Amino acid sequence: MSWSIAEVARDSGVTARTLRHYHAIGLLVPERIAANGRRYYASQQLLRLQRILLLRELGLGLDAIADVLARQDNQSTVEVLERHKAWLLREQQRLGRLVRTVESTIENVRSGGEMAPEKVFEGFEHNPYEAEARERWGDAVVDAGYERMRNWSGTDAEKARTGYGRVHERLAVLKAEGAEVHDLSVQEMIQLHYEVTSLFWTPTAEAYRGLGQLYVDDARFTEAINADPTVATYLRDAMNVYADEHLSD
Amino acid sequence: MSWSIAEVARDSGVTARTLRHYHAIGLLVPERIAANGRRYYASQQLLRLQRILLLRELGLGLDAIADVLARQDNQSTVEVLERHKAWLLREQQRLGRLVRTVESTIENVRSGGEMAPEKVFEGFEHNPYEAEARERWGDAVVDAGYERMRNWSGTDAEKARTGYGRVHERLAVLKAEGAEVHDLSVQEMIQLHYEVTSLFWTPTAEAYRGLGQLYVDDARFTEAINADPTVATYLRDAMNVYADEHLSD
DNA sequence: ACTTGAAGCTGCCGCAACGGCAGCCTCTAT
DNA sequence: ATAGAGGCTGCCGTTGCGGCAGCTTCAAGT
Repeated sequence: MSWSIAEVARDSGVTARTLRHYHAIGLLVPERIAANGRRYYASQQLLRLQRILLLRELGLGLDAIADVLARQDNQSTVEVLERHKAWLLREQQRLGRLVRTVESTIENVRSGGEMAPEKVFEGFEHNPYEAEARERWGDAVVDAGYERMRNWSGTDAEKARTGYGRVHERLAVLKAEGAEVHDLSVQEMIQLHYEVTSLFWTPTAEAYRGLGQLYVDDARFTEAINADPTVATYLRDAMNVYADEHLSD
Repeated sequence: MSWSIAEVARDSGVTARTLRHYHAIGLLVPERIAANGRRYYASQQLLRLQRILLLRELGLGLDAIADVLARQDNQSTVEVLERHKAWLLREQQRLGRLVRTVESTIENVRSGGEMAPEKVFEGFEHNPYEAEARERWGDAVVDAGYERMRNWSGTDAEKARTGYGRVHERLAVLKAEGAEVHDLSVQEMIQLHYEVTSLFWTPTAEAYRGLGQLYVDDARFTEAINADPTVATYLRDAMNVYADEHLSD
């Protein structure tokens, strides 16, 4: 008893195209190929196809399926399935993280996507970066920052308004002049940057590095820094050096 | 101020190849292309690249990214992100289902992958299909089946041992003769099949259809039925007719 | 015997997002 | 003048087929 490709297709639910493909890659070779080139499948092939489709439903790739069907012992089949399961779990977790990131991005766009760049560094409260900050460093840090702002002196407020701007301008010049990120002149500006930041909150070494990366990652920060977006990378690298030298983990 | 492709690559962390690709598909066109064909990017492009990379990290496809960047309003950006989030959640759930299926398949292979085909229909207990059955119809049904087996009479046991075999043989003949699945002669055999099955448990219409599909899906069942695997499809179709006509949902 | 429709066949392109060549060109520095 | 670094344009490969085009073959009806 043997079946034509269309019969097998009807019976198994896959298309004839798929069967030809499986033949082409050697996954399911017909029992017999007639002189006119037509494929004929016997019951053996149908059973193999059934196993292929089972494994395919589990999400295995065709080469992994070929692997399982090649070695007949159950032990290695279980191993392949275990590996596959582990992969599925990792993927699932990754998607979960993506969902959370997308959610926080939606929040971000909703609340502050429209904000003008020049307003970026005007403080934390009702600021679109609040969500970002809470996401990155937790509620306690942000709330502590608010508390601190309430106790600012006049010079503190002045420093907060103009401090970052001065840092960015000087850094752009220093970078243009070819200064390395670990040069003293650069690190002095980072020192100022750190002091201004400390008006809001006291970053750990890790958080400070995270802030530097945020400048690079987030277009709104980068735009606010300067006409030259590569200054963000430069700033981040310099902040990393500063964290290495002055902050403890 | 403009940057060469290598500078942009270093600064952004993507490869030059990727930047050329983005140019090729029109996602990120350099500000200027020199007479010698070299690409030069300005700050505007760097900012756009940054947004591209943010969206890419969220798992969006490049065309979706282009879409978001094209329409500048926040409303439609949020819509795209919401759709993307919904997709991520669906994918995550799908992977979760796959994990469970793989787990039950592993169980199945571990416990019964070696079983000889002729032993397939010898009852449920310590049978590799037990896991399958519990997966499909729940513990209550399987446990009730065991209870029922304990009360079998001698003729019941005989019927259980030989009943399925007779059904399969007759069906193969009827199929070869060209009988339709709704023909009386076929449905009489399905009636017997249903009676034998009822020795173990009383399937609802849905469960009976599920059992039919299982014959088609699982190679071990198909092998056990007959040398001709298409009989499984035939049996399933006939069982569906029987369920339609005699069983209520 | 002839025609026609259904089914089969073999390529080849396309998808997503690039990686990795090959082969050639160009710039800068010594 | 030469060398090395960086740039360029194709083109193939990845995964699992779908969807053609263009040709052949088969079974059935007239």
